[in-house]
Amino acid sequence: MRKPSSAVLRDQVYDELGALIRGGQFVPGEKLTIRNLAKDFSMSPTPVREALYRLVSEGVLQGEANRSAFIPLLTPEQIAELKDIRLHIECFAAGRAALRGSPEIAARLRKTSAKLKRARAAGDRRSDLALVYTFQFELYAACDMPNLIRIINSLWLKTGPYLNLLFPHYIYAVSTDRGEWRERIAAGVENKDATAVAEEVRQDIDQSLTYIANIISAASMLKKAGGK
Amino acid sequence: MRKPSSAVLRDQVYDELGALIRGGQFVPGEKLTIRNLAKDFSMSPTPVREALYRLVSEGVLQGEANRSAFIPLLTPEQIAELKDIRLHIECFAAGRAALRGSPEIAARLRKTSAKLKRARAAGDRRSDLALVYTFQFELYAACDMPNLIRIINSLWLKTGPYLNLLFPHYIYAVSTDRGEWRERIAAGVENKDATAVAEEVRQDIDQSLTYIANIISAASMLKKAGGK
DNA sequence: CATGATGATTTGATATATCATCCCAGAAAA
DNA sequence: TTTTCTGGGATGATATATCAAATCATCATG
Repeated sequence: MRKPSSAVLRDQVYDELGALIRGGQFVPGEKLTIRNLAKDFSMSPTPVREALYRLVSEGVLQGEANRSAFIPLLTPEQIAELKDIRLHIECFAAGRAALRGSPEIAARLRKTSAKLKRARAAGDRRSDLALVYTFQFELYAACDMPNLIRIINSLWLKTGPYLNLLFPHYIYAVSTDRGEWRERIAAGVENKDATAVAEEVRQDIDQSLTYIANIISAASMLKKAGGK
Repeated sequence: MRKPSSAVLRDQVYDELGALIRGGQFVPGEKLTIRNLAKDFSMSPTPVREALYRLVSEGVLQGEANRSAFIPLLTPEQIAELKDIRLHIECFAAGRAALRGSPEIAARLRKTSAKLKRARAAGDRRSDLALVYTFQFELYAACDMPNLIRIINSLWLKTGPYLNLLFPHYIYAVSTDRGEWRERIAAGVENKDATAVAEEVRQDIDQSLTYIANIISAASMLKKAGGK
């Protein structure tokens, strides 16, 4: 029961690559070549190249002229930039969403959150990340601001390849530190409590991306020390 | 003395179309066909289609499946959404830029502002709009946040086709209402006064897009009243 | 006069062809 | 052993070919 998402091949490729990227299925630095992907997707290179071009133009992938596109290797500073932007934009979106909240939306969020908990308990990392995405965008969708959603989507794609770094330690720590924070978001959506919802989102973005930036900089220090 | 911007044809097309759109050279509703543009740019349809796809994917152009892309006809509500987003993001960027300001950047802004005044006095609408863009992005560039710049760029493309509506009345009224507000921005960049700079940007976006939304809704009322 | 059918043309999407550049393995030279 | 050179394969960008869907003008029909 899969949605074709679009009859247009290039959009299918974009969507599928996007899901893979958000799900952390690509490792930073990994190269994506047109012909390989075309073979994987069983189509001609044309639609693939268009989808790749779109991702490069959004800054999700990196690609110099006449070279293959690849998942960017972000520095801690670049992660920090993305964190700042995401904090500013997503807290805004979260607040707006809360103001337009409803019991129906809260119910949907709770349902997704329950699914997420099951996937997490089962150790199903792929579903986990997919449901994290679903939850957050079900929230943001309440804003009814398509342009904003598009912007946030693109931002998530940029951090996607690094979300794997949150497993397993950070993911575990969050449940003790912030507990049932998604439930608090659902409650905030019910009560139209913009401040509370925005604050939960703020903490999530701030903590997770700070954690990722720390890991990256620790890794780069180790690499330097290790030499070769 | 023109910069080729990119050796890649699709990027050239994107940049040139972007400049035309930001300069209000297309009228809302106008259709852009691949083959026509390819002829205009003297190239094959391939790079043109890729540039158009990029613009459609950003939401700058509208395009249903298997139909030509066209400049969207925005409703007052959609303008209001763009206004909300631009207010939120660009005030953020303006504040950040001010904090990282310097006399050099202020000098550059003043230079651009002077050029803008000359173009405006001469009634050169195309240069006018181009310099409005230059000024604002010279400001935002001071943030040193490439991802943010990209987002703002895309937002400007979306409002670009409507900037013509600001001429001549609004443009004239601003100079009496807000006077030398670009000079105040330059001064704020010199003093690293984030609040002042953000406030000037806020007023500019708020007033201009409110004005545009009003014109659009007035026009649609007239159309309805006028009948067929 | 309004409406619906129809066929030619336009147009976008995809596949394929072509070309220049890049990349890399392996040979030749230091 | 290391470095430099070189040629073939890989790869991206663009042009072209092909096809299906959409558009439009025309004409027939009510």
